[in-house]
Amino acid sequence: MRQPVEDLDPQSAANVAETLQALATPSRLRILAKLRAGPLPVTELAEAVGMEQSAVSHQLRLLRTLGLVTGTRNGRSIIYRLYDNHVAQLLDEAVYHSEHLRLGLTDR
Amino acid sequence: MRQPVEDLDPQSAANVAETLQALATPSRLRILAKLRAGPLPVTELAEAVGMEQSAVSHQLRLLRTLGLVTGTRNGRSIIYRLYDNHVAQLLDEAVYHSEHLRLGLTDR
DNA sequence: AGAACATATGAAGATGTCTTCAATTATGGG
DNA sequence: CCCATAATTGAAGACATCTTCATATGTTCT
Repeated sequence: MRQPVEDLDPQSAANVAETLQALATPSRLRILAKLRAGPLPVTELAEAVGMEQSAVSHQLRLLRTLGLVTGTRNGRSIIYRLYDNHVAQLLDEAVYHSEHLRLGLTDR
Repeated sequence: MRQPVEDLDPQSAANVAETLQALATPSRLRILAKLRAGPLPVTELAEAVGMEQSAVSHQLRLLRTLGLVTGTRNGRSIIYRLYDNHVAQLLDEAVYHSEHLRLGLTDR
């Protein structure tokens, strides 16, 4: 069990919000989900999620800046992967709870 | 331990993104954090987080629509509370992982 | 019913976000 | 060295989001 959030000062709230923002678009969620399954170079990622390569690259920059993913060059390509297990867990938990909340929405 | 996210079709991604969007602004995070500590009427909430009543009300509508909070009228006021424990957990976990990710960011 | 309090709502403006297009940088092979 | 491939970058447009201000709705009390 996690420590309950007692309060959230404006600064912390801003930090958390910034990180969560990274998980708050379909495109980035799909990118992260793919990376959750294993490292991928940008081109393959783009193909896998059905986005333009440039769009993926822009989103990867955001995710990199926020520390959610890392890219390491390998020859011509750059292999992206989730930064660490916290990202994977956060993703799993977000999906899990979202699904449950959505269930609650339908039967009301 | 949670079920790993294997893949995320566009529709599911959109659903999850919509829910996470609700946690992706400082103002809503602070509102939710306050409610995590206990139910509150709008005015007190507004005061507690230092926002205008109208702004809080607008955000509460969003949170209500997404099923994260519920409001029950009690006399003149309407008491808001988190919808269920999934919301509380999601909030806790989001804060927890965000903090850890931010730590990883600084020492690089 | 009228006054006062609590909340919701709508419209509008400022700001932010996402994608696309075009151009640029980086790497490896012939 | 030049070409093809891989990825990044910047600018711009379309669109969404958040707050504010003004107004409306609902509730209680006298």
